[in-house]
Amino acid sequence: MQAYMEGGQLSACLPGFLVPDHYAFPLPLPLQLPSSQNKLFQMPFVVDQEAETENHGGGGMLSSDHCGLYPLPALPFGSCSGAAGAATACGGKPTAGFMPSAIVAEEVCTSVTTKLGCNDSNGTWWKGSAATTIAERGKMKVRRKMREPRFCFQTRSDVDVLDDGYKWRKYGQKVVKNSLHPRSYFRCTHSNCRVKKRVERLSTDCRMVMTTYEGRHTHSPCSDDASSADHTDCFTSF
DNA sequence: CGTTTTTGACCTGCGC
DNA sequence: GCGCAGGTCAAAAACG
Repeated sequence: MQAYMEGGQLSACLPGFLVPDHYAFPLPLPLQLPSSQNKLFQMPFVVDQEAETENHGGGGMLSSDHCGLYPLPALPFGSCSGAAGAATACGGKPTAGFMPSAIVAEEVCTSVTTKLGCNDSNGTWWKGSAATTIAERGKMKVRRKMREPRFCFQTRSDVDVLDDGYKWRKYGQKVVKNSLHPRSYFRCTHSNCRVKKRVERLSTDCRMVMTTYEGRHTHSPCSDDASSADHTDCFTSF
């Protein structure tokens, strides 16, 4: 297992893998498993950027056979006293066949950057602007090096896009080198939420779906359950 | 008709 | 500087 500690921050954000029973945290919705499965995960693996790319590309270090279960790590999400509520908000409806089998915490402590025009009250920051100047793009170039907190995990699923309670809009698809399957790019449709996710199937095992989240949600999950609105303040992570 | 998906083009970072 | 690969944009198509 290879440690990924860009900036040497990882340990600070992942203090340990053992989680007390009373420990509550805003588990990413896809990871909120029903009942007894709720806190069982495959050993988290951490990779560096290149390794991650390799992994995505099918030369990965992960094996679907590596399915040992370990206590859930302290995930790098903001503390949330309403984690249980968040679990409720997701509707307790994990995608059929969904079983998280690996999890990656990656660059969890980088500062959140503000992309040009992304924070306006008009909403559609992701649409970009025809008025964006060359100079502005230059700034973006600089800022692009500052990445969002990222978090990825593998699941064995028949469907590519897992229902994690949030509403996503697909904005791109790309064939990745050394991968048999295209990578899809999604953005959270919430007006001021900048979270993105990438989804792709592993070429080594087409049943395995690698999902990478980037950024943190600034809102509660989209849910038919009206009560989810009550969690707006507490659910600030995936 | 509004929203979402598709998809080719374009931009950026990086290695050589 | 050049080429490659990943990521994003945006117009058109598809969908509900």
